[in-house]
Amino acid sequence: MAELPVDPLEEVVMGAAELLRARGDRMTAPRRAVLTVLARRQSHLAPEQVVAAVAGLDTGIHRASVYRALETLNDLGVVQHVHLGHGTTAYHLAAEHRHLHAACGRCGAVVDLPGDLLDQVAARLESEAGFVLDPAHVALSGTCSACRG
Amino acid sequence: MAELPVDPLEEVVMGAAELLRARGDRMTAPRRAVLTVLARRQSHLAPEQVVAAVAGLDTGIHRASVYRALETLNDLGVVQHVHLGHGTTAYHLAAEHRHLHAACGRCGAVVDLPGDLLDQVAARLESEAGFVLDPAHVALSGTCSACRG
DNA sequence: GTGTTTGCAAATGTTTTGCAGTGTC
DNA sequence: GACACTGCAAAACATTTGCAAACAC
Repeated sequence: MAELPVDPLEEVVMGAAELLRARGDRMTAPRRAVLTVLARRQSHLAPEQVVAAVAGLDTGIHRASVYRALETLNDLGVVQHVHLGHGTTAYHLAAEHRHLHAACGRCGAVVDLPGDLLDQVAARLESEAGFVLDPAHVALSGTCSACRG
Repeated sequence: MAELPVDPLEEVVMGAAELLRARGDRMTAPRRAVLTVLARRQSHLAPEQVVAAVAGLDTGIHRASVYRALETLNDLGVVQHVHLGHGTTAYHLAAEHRHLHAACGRCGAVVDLPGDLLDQVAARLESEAGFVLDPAHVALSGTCSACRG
């Protein structure tokens, strides 16, 4: 098939490169590899999972560089992280990020939820406590339908 | 003042002891110390904070025993833990636990919220996704009023 | 060429585990 | 007196850091 339309990964990488250069930073192999991994797997990945996937892509990239790349790309806004409870953190591309998350405490499954689920709660929190909610930054916790016997 | 009414800590310890014995387990010095610490400070404490507070109470109690006590008492239902995001977990007595939490990503402050804040969301989650929410198990994330310059 | 970023290795910090001795019931 | 639980020390684990070499711009 002829591929005139832009490769989505290519687009992400080029966008990130531009943002990086605008800050005087650079697009490098580790950063490209992290973006590649996150673009391929649509799901949320723990840092160690990213490390493993990157290793399968380019043996030369060090663990520490993956951590540093995740942090840089997160600061840049290209990547976002979610706290899943139980101490684990997961990363994904910010572009995919128009939904909220719930994590099952029993099986660990992550359920995607409509992005507006907490809108009313956020409004109430802001007016009553002056607290500005970032609803996508933590996953709600509970038990998924499959795990309720 | 004469203290005929029961000491609240005493009550917690005795209740826990009973639950422990009912399982064939025992009330021990580390477990009593952890309950004492959590009963005194009303707030949510990270494991290492509990370790530190316990050390100030009884030098002989080992770090590992505090971790084990927290887990046991959590299984028992006497103590509960909340995930505050950013990898940190906090413990408190289950009895104090009729409220939800929000953590400020900037300063780390934990704000207590009304216990019914997520009731509508929980209902919607259950009917639409079959997901049973445990609203107190994770803290909502955002920015507190003091940190919004 | 300049200055950021990397790979490495070691440090860090928290939590877990195996085991022999201790103490609760 | 049994057996759960402890203290200890070491292991496991994830993440961070200092530094000289490498490479993006």
